[in-house]
Amino acid sequence: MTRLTRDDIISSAGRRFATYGYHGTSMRDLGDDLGILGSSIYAHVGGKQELLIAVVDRGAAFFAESAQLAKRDGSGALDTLQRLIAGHIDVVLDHRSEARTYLAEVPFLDDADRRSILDARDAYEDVFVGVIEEGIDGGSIGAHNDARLSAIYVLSILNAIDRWYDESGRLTREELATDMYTFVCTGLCRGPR
Amino acid sequence: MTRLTRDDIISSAGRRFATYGYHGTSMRDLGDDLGILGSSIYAHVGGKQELLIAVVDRGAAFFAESAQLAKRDGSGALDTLQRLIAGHIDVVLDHRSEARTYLAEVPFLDDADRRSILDARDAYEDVFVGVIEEGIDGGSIGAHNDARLSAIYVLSILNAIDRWYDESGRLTREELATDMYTFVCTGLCRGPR
DNA sequence: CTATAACAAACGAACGTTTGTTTAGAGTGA
DNA sequence: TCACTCTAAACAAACGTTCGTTTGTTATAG
Repeated sequence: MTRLTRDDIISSAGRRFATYGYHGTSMRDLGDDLGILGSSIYAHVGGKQELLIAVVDRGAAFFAESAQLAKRDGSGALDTLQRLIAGHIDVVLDHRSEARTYLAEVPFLDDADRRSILDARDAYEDVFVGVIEEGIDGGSIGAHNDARLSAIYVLSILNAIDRWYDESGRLTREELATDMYTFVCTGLCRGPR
Repeated sequence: MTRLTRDDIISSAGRRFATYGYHGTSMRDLGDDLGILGSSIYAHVGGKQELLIAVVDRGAAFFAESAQLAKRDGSGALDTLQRLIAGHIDVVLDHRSEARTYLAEVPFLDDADRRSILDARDAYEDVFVGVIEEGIDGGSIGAHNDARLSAIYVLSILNAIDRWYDESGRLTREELATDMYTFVCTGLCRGPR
């Protein structure tokens, strides 16, 4: 019988929250997953809300890290955008529980915590906006686009992935990233590239 | 003090579910909103789950109706697609509670009810897929596109609207529909039309 | 018209269960 | 010994739901 760490509990909670939602999960459910009593969780964590914050914070950190990487390594607006898309897909699929909880359960935080998460989300969105503005200025992106709206569209597509994508299906993660990037760049009506 | 009807209760429940989620809503909450006791709701409805089904069914019906309208009135693939987009926006904004609950709370239905709702959702998605295939065959949409994936992308953008769009903001609903249609058709990289 | 029966809507109290959380104590490794 | 992890039992509050009863309206028969 190995003892449990705080991280074990946060991971397990993330999985539950992602599947059943925050309100659909009880401390006893979490305990069952871990093989301990629900009350034993209080040896590691202050309470249920604190668990949600921890999971959501993890999710936010993954996205922030991915954005920094794309900005650092990208050469030019479109290349950075492509990296942002691929990185976002990686986060959603590699850290599905945290990402899903981060995307879905923020409304159930109280004001202060929600504010800080929404700020993080805005900062992440701003990276997309910045790259698109850069592309418009440089001519690689059409000037008719509204950078803010376009960023929202791209993020909408990205955030929806975990609701339908099946990693064991016909489409690899790389193919998905390529297809999405093509769609975002050229839309439906014309040929690729 | 006017008496309440079953429809009043479903509408009110929809609003609560949309804001606090199914599990975040108690029968007493619903009663408070309506100015009656939680227990009094059982004079109108069999139980809490039945309320959720009623709300979600309404949402599904709105989307199905919108799709039928677009198919009937649309002339050509791109025109139909434009109508589908505008119609979806109208449903999301005119019936925000039902739409949001329909999109978010389906996992909390039990198997039979969830199955029927997912079928409805698939049928709605198929309308988008069909229109895109029609456009590919007719040449108005590039043959490089995967119809199913493209439909998912478009629906992802549409379904996210209610999470960010503010009707009292700078952007009218019609401008949003136009901008979205342009983005979907031409993407970021080229000029409009 | 009026008396009465029927009805739906709402109340208020209680049910059994589950919730998040607290407390006291036992077991264990450093 | 000490800190940490977990059990076991208990707590008050909130949960969905049921119950018998009261209320106001509507329909009907005299």
